[in-house]
Amino acid sequence: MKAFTEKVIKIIQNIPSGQVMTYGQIAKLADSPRGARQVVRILHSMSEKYNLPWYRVVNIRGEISLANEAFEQQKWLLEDEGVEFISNRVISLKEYQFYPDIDEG
DNA sequence: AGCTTGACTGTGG
DNA sequence: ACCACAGCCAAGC
Repeated sequence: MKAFTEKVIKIIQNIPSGQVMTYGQIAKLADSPRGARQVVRILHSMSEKYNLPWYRVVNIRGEISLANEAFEQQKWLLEDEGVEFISNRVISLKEYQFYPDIDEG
């Protein structure tokens, strides 16, 4: 079993509507504190396959890390779920960051 | 085995 | 706040 990949997928699937997590946070919860870039890789390779809510993942600054059309799509999707933007590409992590239970098992 | 791709993150100026 | 650099890890070829 690919513990890391499986955990990352489950964690992302567990992010509720209107909430977000950061790449590094997801990596850390999947037992790879420096694995933010692997989370990126998984989003690329698995988001379609596993129907992941990829748009609920932002960087540590609360910014959308995508460009152009993908950025706009992510922004639309988040706004649809009630997330308000502080500026063009920034949201408040204090308000919207999700902290899952460790006990979910 | 080495190189490339990835939407990152922390540190220092 | 902004930019540049270094460190990080996994998958595909």
